[in-house]
Amino acid sequence: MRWTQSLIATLRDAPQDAEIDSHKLMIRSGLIRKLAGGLYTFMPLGLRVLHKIEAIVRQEMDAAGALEILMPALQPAELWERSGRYETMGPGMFRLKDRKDARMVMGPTHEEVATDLVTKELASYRQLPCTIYQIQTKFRDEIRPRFGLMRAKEFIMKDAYSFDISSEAADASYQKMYDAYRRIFKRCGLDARPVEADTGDIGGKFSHEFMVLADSGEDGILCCPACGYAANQEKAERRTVKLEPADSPAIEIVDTPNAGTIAQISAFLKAKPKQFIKTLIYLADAKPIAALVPGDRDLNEHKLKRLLNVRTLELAPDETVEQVTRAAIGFAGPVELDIPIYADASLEGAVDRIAGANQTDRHMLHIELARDAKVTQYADLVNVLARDACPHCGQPLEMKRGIEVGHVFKLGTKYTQAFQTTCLTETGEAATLVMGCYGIGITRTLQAVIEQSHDKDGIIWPASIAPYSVAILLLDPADAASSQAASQIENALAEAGIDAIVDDREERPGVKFKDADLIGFPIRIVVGAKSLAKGGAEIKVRTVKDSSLVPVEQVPAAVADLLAHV
RNA sequence: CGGAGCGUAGCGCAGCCUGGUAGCGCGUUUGGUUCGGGACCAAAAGGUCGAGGGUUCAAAUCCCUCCGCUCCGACCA
Repeated sequence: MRWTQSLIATLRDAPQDAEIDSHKLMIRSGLIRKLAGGLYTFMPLGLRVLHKIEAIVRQEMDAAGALEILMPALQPAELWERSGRYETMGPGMFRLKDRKDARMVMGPTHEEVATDLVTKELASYRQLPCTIYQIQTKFRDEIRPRFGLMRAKEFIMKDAYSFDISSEAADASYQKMYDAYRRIFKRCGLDARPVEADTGDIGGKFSHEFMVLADSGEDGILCCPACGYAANQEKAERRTVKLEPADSPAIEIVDTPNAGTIAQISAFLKAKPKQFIKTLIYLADAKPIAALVPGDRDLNEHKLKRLLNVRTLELAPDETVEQVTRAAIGFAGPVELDIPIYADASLEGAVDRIAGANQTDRHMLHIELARDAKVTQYADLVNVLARDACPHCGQPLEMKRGIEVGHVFKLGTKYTQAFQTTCLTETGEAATLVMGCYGIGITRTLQAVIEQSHDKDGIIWPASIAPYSVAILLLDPADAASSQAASQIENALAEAGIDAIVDDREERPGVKFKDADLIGFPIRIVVGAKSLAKGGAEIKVRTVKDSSLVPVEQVPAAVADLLAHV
């Protein structure tokens, strides 16, 4: 391929709306162009990378026994009503009507369509296990698209769905996908580690996310250096230590004018934040409940939502809080509160604590939770932080940031029950199928590779997914001998199955070097009058400083050798 | 939706406070000199100053409304 024929436009400056390195580099190197917020066009170079990632995914999926299909992106709303997600997905789903006024959705994911398909197609245990997958564009009306391809309104996902006759068989299917995912990310040159995760709206009992460690990642990950435990902060369990029994003096109510936040009150009362009981009022399926956490801790809404098993959970609006507590915002407390109260496990047996008095500008001292409040249930409700004890081995945890590139779920029968997906067993009984679902954000993976693999000069592509494995810089395009040598190398590489691009632009060498580094081709071959005079072409690996001079006819062999090692 | 900020040439920016001919760098086109790590000279093209309304003799600049984009939070591959 000739550079002058391939619509490559590199930029010296990044657009001001690009924030993180990978996003800037994708724009600068001309991989993608923005159409609107969260919507991007893949330019020829970017598309080549995308195709290479997809090829790896297909190989590994096929090797794991999954069958590729292609489902419609446009789907009838009725399917989503059957699973109950038409409601729970909320405004995150693009909804529209056709000309007959039938309600449709643009598929954000395909559990419903896949389950419907299998319900109709499979009848016997002999056809199981069955795992289907597709690579397709998904649509999500993200609240806030960001960081280029990281969170887009339209993105490409590989989604797979497994169906099994039993829970044990489903576990085996899950394990197969889990293993395939490890291989896929490894082949893409990514260091992606599996961590325990929250299942969220997809549902199910168990899941792992594949996380790429990066400071720009949107998720917090707790890792135990001692035993290897790793979990998303949404999911990470807290190990709580039982409190020693102690007596608490009688409750005392004190004036705390205008001190509605923990920071203000702790300064005012000269007490540590951990002595406070933070009382948060939530609407769980529109009904008010209270959640109690220590003053120095943040509530984890995912944990609360899982505990309550509700469809919606949101912080109550100010009016509701004032109505429930009969006081201004900031003075809520657990004593004489007439709504269900859920308290963090670390508060079980808490004595001599401080909380709002449910009276404006007043707090209560010496609260003994068991004595003074009606706690409905104690449970793990707070975010785990760095230096907390590992739930498995008790050693201090570390906190890292990660980009979620894949997610595997054990769904159980959530969807197959709703769709009455059954097969006949060996004994002739109808059994509800056990399901798993598995996603890889293809476009996000592409960007995650860049985020994890770049330097000050540009992208450093792993050879497996580079837009071209080799860039041949033709420094003297007007010189017949140079031009001929470049073509000779290009053709020989093509015969060896190695893709290369020839920079045949009438540009000064410096420009070509800069662009080659920016785009990040794994191997660079320089051909010019000067190199030919010295006896051949110069071969250089992107990450290595020095180059080596190789006679033109020996270049393909040398390149093949290098590619095997980068 | 809550909080913060930004919209001026393809990209990066100045001009706005204090109203008066729309500018700079990069990129693009043409000609020339250069030519191994983003060259130089000369000429040129390229603008509804996000949109609408208002104030004014006069608005990129002041006022109002709307739209778009980005960042922090809730959503997620």
